[in-house]
Amino acid sequence: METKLIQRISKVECTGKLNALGDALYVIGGKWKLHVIIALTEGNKRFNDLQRTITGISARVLSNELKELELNGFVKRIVHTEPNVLIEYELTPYSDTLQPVLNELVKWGEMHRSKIRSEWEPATVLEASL
Amino acid sequence: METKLIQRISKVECTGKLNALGDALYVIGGKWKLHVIIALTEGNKRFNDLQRTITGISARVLSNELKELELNGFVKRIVHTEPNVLIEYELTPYSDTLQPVLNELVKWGEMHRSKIRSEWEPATVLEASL
DNA sequence: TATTTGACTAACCTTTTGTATACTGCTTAC
DNA sequence: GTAAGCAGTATACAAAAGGTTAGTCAAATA
Repeated sequence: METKLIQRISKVECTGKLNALGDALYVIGGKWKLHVIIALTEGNKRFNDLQRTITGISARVLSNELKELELNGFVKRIVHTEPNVLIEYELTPYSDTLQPVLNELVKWGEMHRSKIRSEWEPATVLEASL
Repeated sequence: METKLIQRISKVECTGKLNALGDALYVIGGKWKLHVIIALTEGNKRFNDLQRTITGISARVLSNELKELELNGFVKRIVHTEPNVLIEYELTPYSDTLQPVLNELVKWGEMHRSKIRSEWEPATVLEASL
């Protein structure tokens, strides 16, 4: 039995799936969520590190994103007090569960991008390659 | 060789993937895109049909969504003149390419939903089930 | 002939999202 | 002791997305 979203299913089932879809799009949506996640894959970072790594993000937005990412279990905020006070953010193992979703999205996005590009101005592309 | 997005890759590669991701999220993002697509899986529909099916969408937004979906190749606008003028919207075969993406998103969304729910107020859930 | 339906568009308003700039309180470096 | 770094918060503003109401023009219906 293969699962197809786009097919005849009951209305309840369908709205359930739509909600799940909405949730998923919500937690990874927005302009910066994925940038933050990806920045943290290089290793734990502190607030100002993150802001420097992610060029263009403001402190306010970064702060909000980190809070939401924490709520959703992707990111952990670690407070060290040992030599001196210091706060780190790290990705949780849970964030790995996004892997298949992100891969599909990237795969489709790349395909779509090249499709759209090949439809528009294919002549120009040929000329440019001369 | 398995493809992992979250791993050590070059900066160029990474921004390429991020762009693709952005594209993908853009074309299926927004409040109504998927509603429209799903409404059309039941069969071709006319403008006012769609507006009735998708409760809550306004004519303005529906019109915009249809235009974007057309631009992205998901939807075709068919103008009949035969018995009388009549306009239909139909899903293209290209829209099927979204299938794997949507499935992953739904799968993850459902998983995440139940995870979040089980973290919050598990006591209440128990009480409620008595 | 008057009303309804279809397929929209236009003008305007509200909400959400993101940006810019400044500021805080604390600690460390020069 | 002044400056700079850390980890943010506060305030104000701009842009984008979405909602509301009304209106168009043509054809079909009552």
